[in-house]
Order: sequence, then C-alpha cells, then structure tokens
Amino acid sequence: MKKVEEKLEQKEIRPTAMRMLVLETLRNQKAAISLQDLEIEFEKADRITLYRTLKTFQEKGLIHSIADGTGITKYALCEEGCKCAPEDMHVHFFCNRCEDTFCLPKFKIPKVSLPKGFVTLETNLLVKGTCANCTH
Amino acid sequence: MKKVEEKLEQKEIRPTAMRMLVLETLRNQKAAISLQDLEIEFEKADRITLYRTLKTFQEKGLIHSIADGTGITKYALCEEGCKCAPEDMHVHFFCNRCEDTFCLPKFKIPKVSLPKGFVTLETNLLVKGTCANCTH
DNA sequence: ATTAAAAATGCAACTTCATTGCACGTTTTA
DNA sequence: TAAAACGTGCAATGAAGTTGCATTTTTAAT
Ligand SMILES: [Mn+2]
Ligand SMILES: [Mn+2]
Ligand SMILES: [Zn+2]
Ligand SMILES: [Zn+2]
Repeated sequence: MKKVEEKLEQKEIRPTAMRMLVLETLRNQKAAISLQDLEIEFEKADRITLYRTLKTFQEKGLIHSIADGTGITKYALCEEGCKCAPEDMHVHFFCNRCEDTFCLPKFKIPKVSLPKGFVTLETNLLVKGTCANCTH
Repeated sequence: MKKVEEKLEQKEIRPTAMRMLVLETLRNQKAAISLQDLEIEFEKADRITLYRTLKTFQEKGLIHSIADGTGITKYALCEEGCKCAPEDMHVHFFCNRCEDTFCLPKFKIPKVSLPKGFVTLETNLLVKGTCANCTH
C-alpha cells in the first residue's frame, strides 16, 4: 500500500495534514463515508475544510461520490487505475439494515439496452437490500 | 384511458379538484416532473398542497419517485398494474442535454449478481446520456 | 533569507429542496 | 345535523450543500 502522501501527490493533490488524515480514514473504511461521518471523526476540524477536502479529492479523481438514495452523498476511494470512466463504474449497494453503502468494484454494471435514439454516457446502478455483515 | 377521477378512486385517493388537475398533468407529460414543475404549471396553487399531493400519490402507489442525480426528485405515473415491487422496476434515463428524466418501462433492470451474503431487495438503474429527442 | 504569490483553512452567511405545525375550510359518516 | 376525518393554505423549520471573504500557511521568486 502506497503511503498516503505519495498517493496524494500522484493525483496532484498537495498533501496537507488534514488531507492525509482524511485519506487515511477513507482507506480504513470498508463502507463509503459521508461528510457527516468525517465531521464526527474529526470533531476539531472545520466542517467546510472537510467538505472542500472531499470536493478536491473528487475533482482530482481520488474518490467518487455515491448517491445511495438517502439524500446524503457518500464517498469512496477509486480503485487503482480508475479514471471514473463508464467502464470503471461498478455496482453500489446500500444495506437497509446497517445503512452502510458499499462499492462492489468486482461487479461491473451490465450493458443496458435502450430505445432507439438513446445514447448512454454513464450508468449508475444501486442495489438495496441486506449486506453480508447483516445476513446471518 | 380511464377518467382521472376513476383512476384516483381506484387507488383510494379522494378526487379533489387539485388532485385531478395534477394527475391530468402527469398523464400529459412525457418526462418525469418535479414539484417545481408543478409549481410553475399551477401558479395559483399552494406549493405545500402540491407537495402533499405528490406525497399522497406516491404513498398510494399512483406514482413513483425518481432520483436522477440532479438533487431534485422527479415523479412519474406508475404503469397499469404496477405494485412498485422489484419486478416492476425499470430503467430511468436522464438526458444531459434537455435535462429531462424518462421512465423506460419496456426496459427492465437486469438481475445483478452480488457477492456471497448480499441479498437484493430493490434495484435502481439510472442511465445518463442523450435522449432520442436530443440526438439528431 | 526576504518577499510576493498562491493555496489552504476557518468562520459566517446563504441557497435550495424537503418537511412539519397548526389553523381553517370542506367533505364524509354516523 | 353534529362529529369526525380529511384537505388546504400560510408560516416556520430542517437538512444538506455551497459560497464569500478574511486569515493563515505553503510555495516560488528574488
Ligand atoms: Mn464505488
Ligand atoms: Mn419510472
Ligand atoms: Zn448491513
Ligand atoms: Zn434530451
């Protein structure tokens, strides 16, 4: 695993203290995280700085956002080599029980057939249900 | 086409004047509509009443909501016989050009394979691109 | 090293969309 | 025809995201 500092520089993001902490958090997280999650994790940090940290990360292609239907945007690290292009997109899963949102990068989105004249540029697939941790 | 009044009663919604007008609008619309759209269409009507009209329609299974990534919830009539169950769900399409959101009820969502332990209860598929009206 | 420019941060204010409370009017039912 | 249930309208509130600007920190130039 590359050091957080190197990872940031690779994406042309200056490695400030805050950014390194946030990236570290994103790495340790199994589920996607929200701005709120970061606010809780970094109580002393400013909400807006966290907000802009996520925004920068996204603009630089380090993370991607996920709309899981809760109305709260979640974020997760992009896979190594991800360009956030259509072919990089994968299934997202929202667990109704633990309310965690997961990237399933191994599960690509199938090609969707559309009516004549419709051109696909991007596809988002969100599955809701019960996650592996919550089924027993 | 069933009269709007009958349609409402069939879904156990009392056919008030406002509700009949809104249903009529929903029927005439090719694209999904937002609360804002209704506000513009019915300038004299109260915003909250329109809001609650949509809410009631949805709760009674007359319409379904669509999250198209714009942050503005869109609504569209359910198909005849729709129970809003997983098997009723279809593809939604957002056109980046005209910014209209369409139901594609003829295009069902393919079964998605998931990791072991994940149970699917609901699937949402949103395709973004250019719609038939905007490709020429 | 010193200074100027650029970038990041922190605080406050604001926007947008959604939602709730409550009084009042209308419809339904007993 | 009275009581209850329901619908409507106006105001207020909530939640999430976004912007402006002053201050601090970092970087680059002299
Ligand atoms: Mn993802
Ligand atoms: Mn639809
Ligand atoms: Zn779960
Ligand atoms: Zn279009």
